[in-house]
Amino acid sequence: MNDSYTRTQVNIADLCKAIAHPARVAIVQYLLTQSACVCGDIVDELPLSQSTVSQHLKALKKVGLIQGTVSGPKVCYCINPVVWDEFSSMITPIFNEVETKLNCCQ
Amino acid sequence: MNDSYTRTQVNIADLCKAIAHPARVAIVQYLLTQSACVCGDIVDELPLSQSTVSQHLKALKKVGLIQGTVSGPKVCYCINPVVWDEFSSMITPIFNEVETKLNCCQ
DNA sequence: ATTCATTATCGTAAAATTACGATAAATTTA
DNA sequence: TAAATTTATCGTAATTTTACGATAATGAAT
Repeated sequence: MNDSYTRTQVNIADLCKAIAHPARVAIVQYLLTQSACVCGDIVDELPLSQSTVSQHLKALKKVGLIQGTVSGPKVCYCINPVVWDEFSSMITPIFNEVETKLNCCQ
Repeated sequence: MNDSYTRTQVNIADLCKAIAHPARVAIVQYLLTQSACVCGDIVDELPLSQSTVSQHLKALKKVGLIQGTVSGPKVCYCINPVVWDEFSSMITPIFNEVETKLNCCQ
């Protein structure tokens, strides 16, 4: 059907789009500071309403970068290392390739 | 002024947003295959109109990931390794941090 | 059984993104 | 000088994103 772009191109774009908002970067960074799976108080960390934070969490969850587990009335969000590793292995080759490039336009 | 997010959070978000479209990923990958600074024919590589490609190039140039140099009636676009390196040094610590994490929600 | 706390979803408005054709601007070529 | 080539910008429409308050849904505690 949609063979305009490669699967990798679409995957990279989707993952980058998921991180393409300061609030979602902040969420990821916050989750990385938590040794246990403390969640919910993400709302207190951000200058946004509860419903907006919920939307951002949904965007991160949609691509799998984070994971949500219901525990009672609360939901525990955490980083999903598997998808981050996939992301890393798609973007790192680009970083490496770029390093071999000279800045050809002076 | 805007102290809601750190400069790093905003920078990461802006850079990711610039890559958050399959066409722009394709442009970057195409530029990486060119040893010389061949440009312009990027339009032929993509299933998009000339004006749309120009818009995508503008988005990448805006954050500095690529660079455009006028040479006659043509414009030469190329990767800017400096900004890519900055991007790498902001996102790599996150990859590294993630690797130390277990998938706490089973 | 009610109330409280937590989170997702709905409805909605404003802003941004994406795409195109048409056109302008700049330079080369004839 | 005139015509052709290349690229950016303008105008515009459709879609998506972002944000909020209100509300629903779930489970805990009283």
